Amino acid sequence: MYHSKETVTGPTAEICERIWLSIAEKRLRPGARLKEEQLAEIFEVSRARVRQALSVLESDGLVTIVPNRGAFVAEPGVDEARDVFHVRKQIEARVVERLIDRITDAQIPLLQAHLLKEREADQRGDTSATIRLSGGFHLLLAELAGSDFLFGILRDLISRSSLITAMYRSRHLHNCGPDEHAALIEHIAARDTPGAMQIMLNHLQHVEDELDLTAEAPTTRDLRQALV
Amino acid sequence: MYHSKETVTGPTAEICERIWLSIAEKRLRPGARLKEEQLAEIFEVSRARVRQALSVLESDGLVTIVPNRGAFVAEPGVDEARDVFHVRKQIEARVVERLIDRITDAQIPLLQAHLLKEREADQRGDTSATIRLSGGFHLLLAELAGSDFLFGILRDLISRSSLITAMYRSRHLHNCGPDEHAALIEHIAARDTPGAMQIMLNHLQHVEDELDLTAEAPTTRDLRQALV
DNA sequence: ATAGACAATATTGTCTACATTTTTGTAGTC
DNA sequence: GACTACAAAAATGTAGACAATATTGTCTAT
Repeated sequence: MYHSKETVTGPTAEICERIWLSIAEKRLRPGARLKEEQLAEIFEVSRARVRQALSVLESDGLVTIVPNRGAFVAEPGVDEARDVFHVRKQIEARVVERLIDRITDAQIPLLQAHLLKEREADQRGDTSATIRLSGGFHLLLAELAGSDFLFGILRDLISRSSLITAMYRSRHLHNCGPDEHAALIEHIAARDTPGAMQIMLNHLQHVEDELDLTAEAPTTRDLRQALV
Repeated sequence: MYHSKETVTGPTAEICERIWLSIAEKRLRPGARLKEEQLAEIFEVSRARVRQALSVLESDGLVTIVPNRGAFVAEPGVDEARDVFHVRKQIEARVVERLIDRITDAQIPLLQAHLLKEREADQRGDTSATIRLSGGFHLLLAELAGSDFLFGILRDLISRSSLITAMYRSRHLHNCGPDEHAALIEHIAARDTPGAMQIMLNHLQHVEDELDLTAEAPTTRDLRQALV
């Protein structure tokens, strides 16, 4: 469910995409070192392009860059995870609020069409597409809410949520079930703002509850902090 | 009032700073072209570094980069300006709410100390410092609210607000008067959440009201849109 | 005289080679 | 035997050169 800025385009976006996929599929573990030359060889591109991609991924919170040390897969701690979900609830509540103020009846089918895609991907067992489309639903809400800024914030939040989900999910990824999305659409169509907001908050809480945030922080890079 | 990410450091940050100052002081008008080689010569750095800086400024919404065309000082339209202030009200309301939940009595003096700096800069007529410190006050609130993510959002919002203020302010920049900050601190210290939130909303509304957002959109770069 | 094609110029995009910094390995000395 | 200092290796940071692209100017044919 990686959604890069539309301004990021071409080969750079593809590299971001592939690194993100590796993270989402847990082939790259949090804290893993990302050597530039190694990546350049793997993707058969120049090191300069790898640096660009890493810079983009850093601004999305997916990798951490330490000057003169290199890039690492980000390791969002439990605190950061809770922070992201806390802010997400606040932001998405505002999105729903604003969306219901602005959405026209003619736009409702857009939501239903997206939901259909989610269901199809879910039924044919395409996990990757399911994850992507689940995030896309939330982004579609933000887009229809008509605030470019809220949209940008949510894009960032969803990127980070995805990494957090990949890191902390306890077992089966029942994440972002389409059923809750369907209920949300109904309340939006009925212009039921309090109801829709409550469903959204419950929905996000469910996603958060499926995470194992009681686990100790992942192995940190800072040995000093880890060993003292 | 430019506040770059702490991850942006060294010479790159300095270039961002200088470009931002030129924009804030209206030496660079919205839509102005920023040629890379020209900037490299002016700042006596390599073009690669200029590109880095422009990339950072783009992510802060201060410049627009068009592929194969170059970089331009951003031209936030009236709609975007209203969007930024709308979201800012939402975000800063949440910041105040959360801040009062978390702030300790020992931290109140931090706010007062910052306010003192604002007053000093204001009294000695240091406009540049006044603008910077006004934004810094809002960022300090976000920092003490204890959410890194909210802090990052607000940093971005304030950057854009600054450009918008520079573009649309009607006459005298009575922007972000320290008096309203002082009243806010009092209500925070008294743990008066509704009162503090109301002051914050009024405060932001005052800033917005001083802008001339009735003016037609600034001269656009897109001639087709401008001349048809 | 004007429209279209072509050439020249200017600017951005990309890559490769070099410099700097960090890390790792080794030898020397107390 | 262990600690320090130094040196070699590896990775990142930087800059300059080259290629691709867009724009502007000019010439020719109708």
